[in-house]
Amino acid sequence: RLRKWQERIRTKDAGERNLQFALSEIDRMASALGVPRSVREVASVIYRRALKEDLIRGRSIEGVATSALYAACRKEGIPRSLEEISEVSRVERKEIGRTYRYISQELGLEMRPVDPKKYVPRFCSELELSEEVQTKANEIIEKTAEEGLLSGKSPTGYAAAAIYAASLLCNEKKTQREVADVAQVTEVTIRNRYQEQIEAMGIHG
Amino acid sequence: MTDPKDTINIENVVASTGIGQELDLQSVAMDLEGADYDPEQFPGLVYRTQNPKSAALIFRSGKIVCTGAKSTDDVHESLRIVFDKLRELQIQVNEDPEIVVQNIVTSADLGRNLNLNAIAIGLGLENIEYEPEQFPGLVYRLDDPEVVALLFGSGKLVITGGKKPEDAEHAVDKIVSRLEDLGLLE
DNA sequence: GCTTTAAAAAGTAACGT
DNA sequence: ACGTTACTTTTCAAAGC
Repeated sequence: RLRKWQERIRTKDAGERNLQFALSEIDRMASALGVPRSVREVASVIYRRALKEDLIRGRSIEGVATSALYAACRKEGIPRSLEEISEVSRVERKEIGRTYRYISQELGLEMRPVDPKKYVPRFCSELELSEEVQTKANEIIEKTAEEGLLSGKSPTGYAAAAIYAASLLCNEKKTQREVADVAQVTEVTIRNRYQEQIEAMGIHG
Repeated sequence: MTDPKDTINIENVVASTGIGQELDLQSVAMDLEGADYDPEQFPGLVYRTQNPKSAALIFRSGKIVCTGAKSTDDVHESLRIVFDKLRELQIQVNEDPEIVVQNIVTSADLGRNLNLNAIAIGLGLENIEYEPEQFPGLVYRLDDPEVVALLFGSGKLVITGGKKPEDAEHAVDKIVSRLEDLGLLE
């Protein structure tokens, strides 16, 4: 009987240590990404829900913690791409993506697809582009997405192309390489999205 | 006004069967030309047929999986070839082993572009998976028929998980009427 | 859960030229 | 800036780790 007691305490301690580890990891990654405290709190809530629903079985604590943070960033409207998230996590991108899809489905998070416009302020600020460029980029995204051009395309590549196009239109040109680097997409992707967007906008570039 | 059903094309059929006899895969690998067998990597022996094109996974238990065929007739033809090859190696193979189709992969075309964002909301976020950062297709699981559909911005789609060709037809019908009801087609 | 096999869809990426 | 190859998703069986 005493052994059972000790086992329970041991299990409880282990569980609390795991939770503490997960929360400290979320904190560490959130700091590295520079996201506000509110996002860490949302991530913590998602992680605790996943724990309560026993979704961590067969998965790593780090994977679920990272996915919770990825989901929290999106829910709070300041998304980080899987590429960016994986840079501060020791879990690889593919695993973060599949774990995110799993907890999102199981917890019924009902996540909406990421709006490319959500990336515009951060990417533009990293590129030191003006408010005018941001407004233009948002306009391009808004109009072309309405025409169905966004379907199936990655939000970061879409935003990157619109920012590149806007920088040209506002005479604040950034090269495809510069924009590609901050958005972490290839120049090929920017080129392809850019061509479609300016055509849909009826611009001559 | 092409009926999307008329654009359905079977791309792959997966089936399982068995010869009713245990096999020594090591010796089959030696005698069967073109056989790939690496038990450290995978317990099955891989044998590819050219006409029709398919790949057969042959196991120690005598069970066989055939995949890559473009129709159920091709599956039967491919497996007939595999059975005959084994008989040439003096291996006893049942008369007409039962062949069970396990999965049919189909492609189709709705004929117009799709706004996947609107469809995701329309079908209900809880009923779909759409993560364009990870994959360009929207994943839609149907209950009846029990299949999974991948919808793309081009209007093309993939239906998989069905066991009979009609499953894909029913699935396309349901998807079309669902999208029409939502006003998301055209 | 993983390993292998096949196939389509469309997007993205990483090679080489 | 091309072209090619290859990876992402879904489905399914098999036997073994």
